[in-house]
Amino acid sequence: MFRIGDFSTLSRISVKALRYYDEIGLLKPVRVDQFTGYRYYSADQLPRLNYIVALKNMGLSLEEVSTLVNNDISPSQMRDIFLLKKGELQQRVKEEQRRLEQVEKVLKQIEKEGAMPDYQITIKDVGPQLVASIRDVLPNYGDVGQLYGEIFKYLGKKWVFKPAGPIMLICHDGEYKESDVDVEAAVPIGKKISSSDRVKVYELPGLEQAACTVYRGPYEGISEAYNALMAWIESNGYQITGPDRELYFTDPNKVKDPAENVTEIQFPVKKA
Amino acid sequence: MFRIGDFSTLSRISVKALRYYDEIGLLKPVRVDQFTGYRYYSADQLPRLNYIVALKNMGLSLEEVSTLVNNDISPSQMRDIFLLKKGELQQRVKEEQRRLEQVEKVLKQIEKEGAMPDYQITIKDVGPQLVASIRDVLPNYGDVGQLYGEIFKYLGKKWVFKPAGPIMLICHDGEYKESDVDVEAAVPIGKKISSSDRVKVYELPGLEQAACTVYRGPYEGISEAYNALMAWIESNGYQITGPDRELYFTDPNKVKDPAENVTEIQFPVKKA
DNA sequence: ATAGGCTCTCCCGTAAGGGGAGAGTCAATA
DNA sequence: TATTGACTCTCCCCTTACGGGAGAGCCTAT
Repeated sequence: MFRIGDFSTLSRISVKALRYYDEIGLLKPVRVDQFTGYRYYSADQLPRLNYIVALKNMGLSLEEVSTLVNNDISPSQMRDIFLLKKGELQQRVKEEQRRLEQVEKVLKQIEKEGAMPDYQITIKDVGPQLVASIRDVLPNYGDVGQLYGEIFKYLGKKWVFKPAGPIMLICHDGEYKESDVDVEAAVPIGKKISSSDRVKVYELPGLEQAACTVYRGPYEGISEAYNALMAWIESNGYQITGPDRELYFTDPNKVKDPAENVTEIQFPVKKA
Repeated sequence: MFRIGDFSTLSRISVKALRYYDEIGLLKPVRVDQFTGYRYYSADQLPRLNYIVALKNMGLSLEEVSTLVNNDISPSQMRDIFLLKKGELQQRVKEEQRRLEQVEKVLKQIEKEGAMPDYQITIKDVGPQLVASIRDVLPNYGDVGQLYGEIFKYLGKKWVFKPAGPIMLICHDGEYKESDVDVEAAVPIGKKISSSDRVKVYELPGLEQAACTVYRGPYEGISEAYNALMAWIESNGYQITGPDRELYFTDPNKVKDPAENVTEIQFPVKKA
């Protein structure tokens, strides 16, 4: 029978940790004095503690360790837990490596240019989104407003009155065009409704990597943002992998000064 | 000027996070209504927020992000911060990979044997420790007690009365011997004192990887633990890289029942 | 008897917010 | 104009796995 301090030096686990393990029921002392509250441990408990520490060092949370240690658990359940953990760890390794790469890139940038890159342009992960959309070929960009009008009219008939996010425009033209543009107006919605001949309701797939920039100003000047974004994509070794999207954060009909308009451009990309 | 909710959808940062960034001074809204407390953000703040998010995604803490974003910082200071971060990240990647390996090993074990390995034996990292020691060749193991007597006598003369940890025995024989054993008795101490002819005071180096097991019982039966440990080391693909150590957690002179003795054996190892 | 070392419980703190309560605000509608 | 519904505010507690410290009690050796 050891007092907690001795058991601590013996196991190289801090007294605080031992008390905590007691508290959460992970390792109860073999005896607790009824009057003084002193914890007494036995050497028999060392293997269990070793087991606990080993599991912890594999990255399991104490809760997971508890289920493994406390409940009698079948080997197949064990396997499941460890398989899950394996997946998590692989994810984490990838994540950390990605971060490391980014940091290294920034370091190189600093060495070369003596400053940070500006973060007007970022790579984001855009989630999927349920939308109601109309795709059409229009004589010019000014006509897209009508498409939104049609969509909102349809949504109104379906008792949906507010979009679930900023309205989007998907530009299906591979190259820049001024006229006869193939565009898709899409309005995010919260719950599934039926499609019509004209309005399609579906889940717009997410973009794993999207090069994004936010443009503020009147719509006429947006090509400037496009140019900057395209240049960035090329010079950073990315490739465009699909149609780009514009997100309108401000409603052009409501904002007083067109210079206040806020638009985001997203290009799906991958590293070349 | 956007209210917090709009700015949140616009930046894809949660309202809670935005309020938190306000609280810690990372991103203050451009205006806070004096009467209602409503926060108002401007689109101008998006690049700054993007920058913040980008740094965060590289694994920097918000405190680090703050120093990078708030204070005007020189490129060389930046470089230092990122270099530090790079080191940390490399460390973390290694750490996670090690865990992943361990989990994979356990999984294999479960597939093959249908059960967990028992954790009587573990790999630990033992830190360095300042010790006072005597190394000598003794006719047999029973005589080591005298060495400790000598050490404690010397320590007493230097006004050191309590060891800073469990006393150790380092077995310098490469192989197992019963007689004429080359051993070193070592007593951990807390502060540096001078050596004598007989007693050497020095920092015993740590062991990066030590295969350890705890043996309970009378000293005569310890070879059983040795056998188990050696077998484990071999069958797990490790190699012994130096002299092993025994740590006596219980004082043989004080414990009533010799079956209560607790000894740990540590073998420095590396993966073959 | 006392001193010094252990141990106890309780409370606060960590990083980066998430969840929710209760109260106040804003904008559009009936 | 009144109301409704959506939005926002602050405040408080919760998360992990303990660490630090306060104040009080306990154990043992001199």
